Amino acid sequence: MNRQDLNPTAASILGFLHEGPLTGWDLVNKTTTTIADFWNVTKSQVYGELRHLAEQGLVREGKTGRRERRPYTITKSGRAAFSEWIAREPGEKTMRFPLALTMYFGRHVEPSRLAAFCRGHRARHVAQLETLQGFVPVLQKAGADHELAVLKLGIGFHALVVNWIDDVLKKPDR
Amino acid sequence: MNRQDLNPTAASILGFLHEGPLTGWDLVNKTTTTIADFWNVTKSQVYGELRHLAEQGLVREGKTGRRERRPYTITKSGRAAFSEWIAREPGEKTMRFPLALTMYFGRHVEPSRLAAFCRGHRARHVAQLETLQGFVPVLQKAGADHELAVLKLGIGFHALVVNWIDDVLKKPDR
DNA sequence: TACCCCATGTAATCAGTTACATGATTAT
DNA sequence: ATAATCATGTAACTGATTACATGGGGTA
Repeated sequence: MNRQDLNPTAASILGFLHEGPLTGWDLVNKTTTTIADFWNVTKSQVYGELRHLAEQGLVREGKTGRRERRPYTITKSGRAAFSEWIAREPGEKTMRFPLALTMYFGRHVEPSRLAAFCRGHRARHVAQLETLQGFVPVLQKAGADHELAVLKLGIGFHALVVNWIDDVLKKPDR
Repeated sequence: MNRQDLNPTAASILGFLHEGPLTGWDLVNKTTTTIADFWNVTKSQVYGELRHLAEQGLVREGKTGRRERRPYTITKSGRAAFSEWIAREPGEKTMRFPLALTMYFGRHVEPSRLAAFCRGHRARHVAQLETLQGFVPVLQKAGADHELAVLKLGIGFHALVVNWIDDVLKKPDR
């Protein structure tokens, strides 16, 4: 199988499977509770990729447990493919931030409405900020340096947005 | 036409056309020099959307100028559709940042290689930071408050990443 | 006259979202 | 019993990238 065609989503699945067998459901949860700020997946994608990875022999489907749980285990060639993938230069970021778009064209929106959008977003970013901050001591105690680094970037991002919104809301037009 | 189906990419095109007629080429350039950090488009998308918007009567195709330039003008119903779109709650951000993924699984990469990836990214973020900073006085003089706000968010983002990388690189493993 | 940048567009493919459809287990 | 949550999966669609293909106009 050609390792070149490992896409980042497949790679993230293989990465998580290094810690032990996981089901599609587990993988979605793992992703949303760890790297969701920088990489998001849907269950459709995950189940599809798992099937695909199994066909390529990079993962092996385990026995169905309770509640139809179908755990997947990474194989030796899965580890090899992952090693190759992660040694390659990571690509550039792409971000889609609709609030920034709305802000850019903000002169076409009622100021009070724009401010309301900002406050709504602010609340969600504050909530995420607090959630992430709760994990800092956990990862510190675990000595999970790399995960901690990513966590800190997430915290930094949410803090940036919160401060930015506060700044925007300071302006005379509410 | 149903305004509900205005997607953010189409909306951004209509937004830019408020300033005057622009070609597909112009629109791609406008996007990449203003909101690229928070919204990216490809020319395929832009030319496709322009055709689509023209079919819906939201833009009007102008006469071909030199070099096959085909400028598009926003119509009255285009303005109306844009107004409706921008008054709607903006959706949540999605970010895909492969460097964060590589960092998260960083224990599987040679530390010196990971550091090299970081340095490469750092250089590009510094460059973008400097470019954006150059626009601050321009937008300030123009009194373009909303555009300036987005610019500042971009500056904040690149600064965040640069500082984050510096922090990561401080660790003993290069 | 040759090269580079401007400029438009299509085709093929890949990635990602949403809606639909189903069923098991646990907690109340 | 019943509701909530766990769990898997498919189908249809929409969005986005990449490669291909073409040609005009300016400048060295």
